[in-house]
Amino acid sequence: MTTSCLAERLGELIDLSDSEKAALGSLELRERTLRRGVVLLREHDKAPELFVVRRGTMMSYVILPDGSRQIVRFLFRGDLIAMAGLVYRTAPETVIALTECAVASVDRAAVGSLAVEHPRLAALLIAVDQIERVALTDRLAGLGRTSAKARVAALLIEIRNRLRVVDGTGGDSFHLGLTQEEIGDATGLTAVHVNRMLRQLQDEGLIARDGGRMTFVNEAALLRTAHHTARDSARAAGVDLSWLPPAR
Amino acid sequence: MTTSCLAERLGELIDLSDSEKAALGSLELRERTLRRGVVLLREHDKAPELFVVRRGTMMSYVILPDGSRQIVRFLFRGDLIAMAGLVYRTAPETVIALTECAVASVDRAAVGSLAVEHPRLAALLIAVDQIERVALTDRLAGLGRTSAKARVAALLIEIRNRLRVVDGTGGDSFHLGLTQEEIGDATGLTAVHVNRMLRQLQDEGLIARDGGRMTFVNEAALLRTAHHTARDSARAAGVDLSWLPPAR
DNA sequence: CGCGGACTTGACGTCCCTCAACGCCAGTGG
DNA sequence: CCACTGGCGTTGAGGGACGTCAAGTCCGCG
Repeated sequence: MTTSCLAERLGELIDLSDSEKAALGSLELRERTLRRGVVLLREHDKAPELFVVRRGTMMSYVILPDGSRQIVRFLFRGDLIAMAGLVYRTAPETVIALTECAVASVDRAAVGSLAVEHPRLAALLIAVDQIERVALTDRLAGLGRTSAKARVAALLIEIRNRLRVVDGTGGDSFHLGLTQEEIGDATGLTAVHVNRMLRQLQDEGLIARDGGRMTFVNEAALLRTAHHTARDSARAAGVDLSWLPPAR
Repeated sequence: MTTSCLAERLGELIDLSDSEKAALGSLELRERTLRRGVVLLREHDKAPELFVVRRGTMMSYVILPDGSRQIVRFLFRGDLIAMAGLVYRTAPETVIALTECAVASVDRAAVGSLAVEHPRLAALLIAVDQIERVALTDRLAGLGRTSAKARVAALLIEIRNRLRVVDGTGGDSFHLGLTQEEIGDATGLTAVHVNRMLRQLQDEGLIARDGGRMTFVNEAALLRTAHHTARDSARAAGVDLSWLPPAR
């Protein structure tokens, strides 16, 4: 691995200086590999550690008092895990591996020094937070105001788009590593209803399924039923980082 | 106003140095006052400005393709508005005044220089983002997995708690400056059903209503029906900011 | 006095949940 | 080799929570 995952992620937004790359690289400490299903961090754990995803996909969720689960976020290469651990003494979410994964731990104090040594990177972290906040906002609107079918379609699209960035696979076919129950817990539905919605999307010719494999047959229609709004990320024209201070 | 709103907000987390207070104060530029209902920023606006709320309460929302509205966030004194404007060239949300308000605009480039001059403040901004992310997460779980009654109760509690911090009023009675339609748009319900839930909470003796005035009659029961989980904020024991770099 | 906006309440419809049964498949142990 | 098990997916029937539609009240305001 020539550059660190964080450098790779932030490098999608701007060109990093060599010393910035080095600083990000030295943030990532001990690597740890996880098998599918392993819990990296449990809700209410004391003094949670921070991590970066190096390989594989993970998810985070909360459990409500009645035992139901809400999946909050899916995590891919370069994502920071448990940044809330910077602030709270106790983890707000459980984080678990969906596939074979590798994560690197990040030292809290190192984030502080990073802000001193590389102010531009601190500013970039703020920017990344904003991007994620907007994504959370979109999911909030989906849960509050869209139909079951739209939510399922939106989830499929989101996962596909993120996998595409990570894998670099351009195809419309991908391996959705989620059970229908997990899809339900992410979209606020029951597994049974998720099944019906998938079947409906399939019967309408928007998607095709084969085992764990998922194919977008009519992507335009799928985007429409998901009420998808493209938010150009990365180097796209929609992003403006001209306010960043100079690199160090 | 002796200190700036931002300094006040961040000062709830740690003691700021004089030069930090001064730096935050100089971030806040032209003040602007807004009457109830005035739109400060509209979704899809180009090159949105950044603001801080100085006085009053505001909200932000998005409109979905079918015309329905999802209220994303309520904003109070010291909250940063449209931080997403740091990244995106076009505003992701509409921001509107719920009461008479005053806001101060913030220069994008000044945020960049702040990171250079006062790394600890940049790190604090990251911390504040995390606190808000966790709050958004809680709302997400509420929308996905709780009943209408729980959602309405949770909203009442959230608003009361935030007003309490701002007003310093310790009472259990407060002015909820929202129509039932707005409550519905925040909780993913219709105005009609919000009305029924409020009536039910009232009939069960959890709340009392008088005009726009709202009183918590049985707060413990209200917290329970909202599935409320206290996340100690501010200087509470639940927060750990020992990793911050030294002040400047 | 008329008007519009917010609140209230009832009747009815629908979307999604609940419960239940069944099939498929991968283990796993005999 | 087969029986047994548990997890996941699939489908149907029925019910409940919430939405829709409609009517009426109250209140502030021109």
